[in-house]
Amino acid sequence: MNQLDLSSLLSLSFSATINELHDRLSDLSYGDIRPAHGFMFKYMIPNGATGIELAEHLGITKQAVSKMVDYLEKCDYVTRQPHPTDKRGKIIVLTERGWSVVKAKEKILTEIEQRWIENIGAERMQMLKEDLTKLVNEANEDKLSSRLRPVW
Amino acid sequence: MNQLDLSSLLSLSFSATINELHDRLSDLSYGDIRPAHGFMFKYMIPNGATGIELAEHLGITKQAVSKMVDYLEKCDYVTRQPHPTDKRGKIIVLTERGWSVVKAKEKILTEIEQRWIENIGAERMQMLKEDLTKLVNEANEDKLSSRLRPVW
DNA sequence: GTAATGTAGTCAATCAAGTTGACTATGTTG
DNA sequence: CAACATAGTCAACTTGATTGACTACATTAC
Repeated sequence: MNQLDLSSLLSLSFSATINELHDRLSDLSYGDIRPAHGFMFKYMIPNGATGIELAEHLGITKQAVSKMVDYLEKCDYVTRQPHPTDKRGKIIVLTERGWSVVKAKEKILTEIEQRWIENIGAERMQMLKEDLTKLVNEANEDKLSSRLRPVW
Repeated sequence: MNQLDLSSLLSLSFSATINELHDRLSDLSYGDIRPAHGFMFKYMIPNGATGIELAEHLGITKQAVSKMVDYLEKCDYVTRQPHPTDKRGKIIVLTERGWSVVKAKEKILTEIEQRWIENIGAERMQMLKEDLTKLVNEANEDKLSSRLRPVW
């Protein structure tokens, strides 16, 4: 596990984080949540979002979003409400259960980050986040953004 | 694009890297390569690997590997050869074209890393890689490894 | 104000990449 | 050599995405 290149390091550290997060969400009875859902939830805070907004945000088609929402509605994480001004549209909002999984996610990620801080130190963690932020921002400028599709 | 949490930063910086890599590989007529293929190639260097080895390495079933190899063989990146000692087995090795895409990948990743170094400085890049390595190693110990499934 | 065009969402069919289960041929062990 | 184990493939299925067609409503141009 030595001498990995940068992209492998990013890939592995990301997978490690996501794996731990979802293992622990499963233990809290949120086993029906998958990685892509988290980023969707985040975009729905605090006032919900339309399907098209979510599709653009996630970089997938509106049809795929519609299916995800079907699933999440069935599992009681979100609900579709009529759009206040546009009778064609709907806004998708978090339910109680949706909010609770978001809270749980934040708590777990904070704990993971805390463990990393114990490992590398708070200053290094600060630098790491700064540097990654710079790189992400640079990439966004280059590419006119929109191609970067995150999970959680 | 401010104040992202650590997992989002890792996700986005990883996607940015992979997207750029694959865009540029497409420009070089390697558009038929997808992210998972790269890590497979890396494991086949220098002497090839059996399907089962690749499956364990990638964390997918041997059947899935077999399909990937069908595809990559059709596209002329790899070829199946008889196993020297086990008549049941085959070893999968890179073709000329396979080697050339691996070389191209390394060149592009080096350039991307170089651009990052110009952005954040060589020392910070060194620290970043060290810190990510620590975190990946720690995660591997915790989890008895094997769940971390990389791409490229 | 209505006709033409555009937009939000859903339905259906398809595709890609993975899964499980069954099978053949070969290898290993008692 | 009989019994079991292993490498690889074939087939059927699942999942999460896609494209294309459609309905209902909104916006714009005349």
